[in-house]
Amino acid sequence: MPSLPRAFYLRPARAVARDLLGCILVSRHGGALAAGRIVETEAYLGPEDGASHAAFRPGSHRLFYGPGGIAYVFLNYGTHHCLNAIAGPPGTPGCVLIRALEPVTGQAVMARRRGVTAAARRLASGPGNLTRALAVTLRDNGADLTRGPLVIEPASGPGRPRIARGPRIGITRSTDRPLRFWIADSPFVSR
DNA sequence: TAGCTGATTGACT
DNA sequence: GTCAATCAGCTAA
Repeated sequence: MPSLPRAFYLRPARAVARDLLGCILVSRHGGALAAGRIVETEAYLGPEDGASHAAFRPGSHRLFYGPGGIAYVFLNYGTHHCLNAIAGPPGTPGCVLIRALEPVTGQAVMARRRGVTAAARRLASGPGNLTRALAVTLRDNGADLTRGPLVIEPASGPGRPRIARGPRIGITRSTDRPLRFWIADSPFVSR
């Protein structure tokens, strides 16, 4: 299965966030294969978007303004990593936060990394859980998502999923913008 | 150098 | 529903 082409990411973050739903995120970290279907995303824009790290995390500017298809990983609240895909052509800031996954392959590995025997539906439901299940760390910051140990593959299966849209959650600014997308009938979205 | 903030989670009342 | 854990990178001094 080929990964999504660079061109996929060279579009507005809003469009990338929506089209990423249903795609498969694949991690080969540690020699183990772990993959899941993306069921929840959020779009973050440039400085005009008050919630975007492009506006108040200058250390990340280089990535935000670079070409799409690059991973942006950061640590927040000291304990949790968050995985983003940079979107838009060079010079255009924007990224997509991947919030939740439906485990497809390697559930045993994910469960072991999570330290739980829990049901699959909780393995990657939430940005922090997702990165832990796939062993994504700050080392992946700046990694190429079109080739490497961490890639995203096109959606498989019949038709397009039913997509819901609403305000983003867990943030303290610009909470009124409808930039959060998720698969409407999926039980794997975060709370 | 000290202090602050945050796109979260899980445990507890 | 509330609340602490915990750290990278910025800001102020």
